[in-house]
Amino acid sequence: MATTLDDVAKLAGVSRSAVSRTFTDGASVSLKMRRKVEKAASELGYSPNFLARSLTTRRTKLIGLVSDNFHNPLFLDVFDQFTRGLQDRGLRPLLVNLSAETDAESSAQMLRQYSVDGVIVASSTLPPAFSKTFRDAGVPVVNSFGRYSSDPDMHIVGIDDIECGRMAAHELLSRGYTNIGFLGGPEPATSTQDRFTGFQNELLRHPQAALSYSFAEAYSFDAGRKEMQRLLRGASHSEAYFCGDDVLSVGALSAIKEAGLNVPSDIGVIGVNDMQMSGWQNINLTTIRQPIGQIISVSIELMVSMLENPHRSPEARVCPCTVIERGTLRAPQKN
Amino acid sequence: MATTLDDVAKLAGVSRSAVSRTFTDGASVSLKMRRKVEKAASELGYSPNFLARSLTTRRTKLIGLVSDNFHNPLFLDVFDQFTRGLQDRGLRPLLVNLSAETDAESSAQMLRQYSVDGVIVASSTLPPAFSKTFRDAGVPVVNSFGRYSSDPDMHIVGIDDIECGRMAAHELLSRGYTNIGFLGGPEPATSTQDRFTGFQNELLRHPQAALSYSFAEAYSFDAGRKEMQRLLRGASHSEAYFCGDDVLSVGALSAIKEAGLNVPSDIGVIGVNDMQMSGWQNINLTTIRQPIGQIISVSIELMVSMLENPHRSPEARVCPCTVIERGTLRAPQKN
DNA sequence: GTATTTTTTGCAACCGGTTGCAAAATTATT
DNA sequence: AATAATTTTGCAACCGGTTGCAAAAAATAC
Repeated sequence: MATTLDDVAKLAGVSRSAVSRTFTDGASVSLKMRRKVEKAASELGYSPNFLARSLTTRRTKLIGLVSDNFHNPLFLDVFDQFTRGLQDRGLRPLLVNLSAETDAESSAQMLRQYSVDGVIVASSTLPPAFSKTFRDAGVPVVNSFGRYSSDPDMHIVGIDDIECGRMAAHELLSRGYTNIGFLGGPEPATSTQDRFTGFQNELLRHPQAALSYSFAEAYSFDAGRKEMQRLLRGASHSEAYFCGDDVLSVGALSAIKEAGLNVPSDIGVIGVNDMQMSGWQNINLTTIRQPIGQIISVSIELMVSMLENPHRSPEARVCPCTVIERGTLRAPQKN
Repeated sequence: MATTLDDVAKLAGVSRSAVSRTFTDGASVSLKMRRKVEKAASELGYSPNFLARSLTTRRTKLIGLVSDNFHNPLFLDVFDQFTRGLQDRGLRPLLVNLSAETDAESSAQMLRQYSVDGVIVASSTLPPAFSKTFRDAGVPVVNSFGRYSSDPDMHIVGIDDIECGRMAAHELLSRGYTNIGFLGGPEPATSTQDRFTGFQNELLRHPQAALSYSFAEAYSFDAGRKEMQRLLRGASHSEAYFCGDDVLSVGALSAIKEAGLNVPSDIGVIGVNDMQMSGWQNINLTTIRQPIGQIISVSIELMVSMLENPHRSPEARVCPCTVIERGTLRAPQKN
């Protein structure tokens, strides 16, 4: 059906190797030969079959892009930027949706069967074991949005969640809140744990501040809303909350408004992520921005460098978060 | 590096064909042989290389998933469902982000170079020419979210935008609005055109209703907000608006609230899509649901059937929209 | 113009599988 | 037990490319 190397060689009246060489850069071909081959090739509309090529070159330029997070709006941007970034470098994302039902082990095997050159795991919730499967099989892997470690056993790019928690606490304290709440994401998630640790540590340095905490069931609108409703029904609620992420925050905001309370005059809220929507004027959420653009470009950079040197030793790269001031916390207090 | 067919054959003391056959279903292998091979294979951790296999079988099980819509929140669900659906059938999505900068022609060529078994174009804005490239190259293609045609020249799955416009008009009329506005998406988009056509046609049947219309610059929050601000600054605005889509609607709602007006008592709004967020209680948008689950499963079904019979003649499948009643239109009027 | 060096080209083997065909082994028939 | 029918197996060619090597051609040196 499709035209092959042989067709072109025959038409141009040259050897197979000759046409192969005109299509592999760095190969030795005379100008005259190249012209001849290119003419025949364009006449037949030929372009080389990557898969056949990969058999000998051992490079597919396929990158497994694995995620289990297809519900957080933030991830639409993540996919957008990952796919663009990979494409720009001539790499092709093979998307794997590791939702609850799909078996991690078989997905890993499948990626190996497709001989992917590398794997990017974009998730803060997938267990490290999954990524390690590839590392152990000698496939370059980088874990984006993974948990920071000072002694990483594989490449990790992400934020420092402890620092992130600390920043949130600092921000709330600087605005004079003293009765402070932590409305975390799912309790078992390491991101939740780390953010809580940082948050708590910072508050402990300020004895005037009182901390209460609870956890939502998921990183979702409904969970945030439900948990905030529960808190508001209680005897007393905090003056301000650090919420697990932005979707959770929006859920919480919805509960607050519905209870007839005002933000930020009655209750303050600060989130994490800075998804698109958080900047919309009708939401206008003060939040801690996760620099996803940077995380992604660093991840890709790291991947590219591993493709050249697969035994590069594991690195953890931390990207800095920044507070984005909008309308859900009261103004900083002078003191 | 990786273990191959030969390794297994050698260890098991059988021919290469024997091991190949144990891994291709439908092949003739005795039980004894199969056991022997499987033992050797599992000992070496062997599994066949799909790419090498594809060379002879001419099936890669790779499906190009092409989109240019990485900003509409609706599409996160779309990707989620497409990837799951394809995975469930043993197919692998090769994601292509056809954003403004990337060249459609070269993306098409790349998909051919990877010998994808088929291409799903998930976009209502990509020109049909792109899809036709594949059809002409003999690659099965289905255009999801494409424009309905009664005489399609390729497979199309989507909604009937004209009917959608008609439904919106009907809905507004049934609630007694007479001064009605169309706040469309980008004017050149066929979806905008069709929805407007349907909307207008229905209104023409009700001479008591007055129609005014305008178009936003994009399907985005900002564009919706900006256009609604402009409308509200004008001498008089309509009683209710049919907005191009949900994000646009949310932008419009934001402008309305900011102007101190109330929804639905001062202005009504109805959108299209029913993205997740539209159901959030703090948005609570009345909208016309686009049945994306159905669109996707039909698309995949169609793709699978084309893989078996590539010359299946083109079909346009229309999935029905439904009105989702929430809080941005006033109650139906009895008459 | 010949000898030497460098570049270009083709041959043939290989990448990791599959598959048509004929021989070998098994099972069924008489 | 001998023969026929069926199933299983291995051989070898092929899928569409790449690449080491040696021969051929071109360029350079003398």
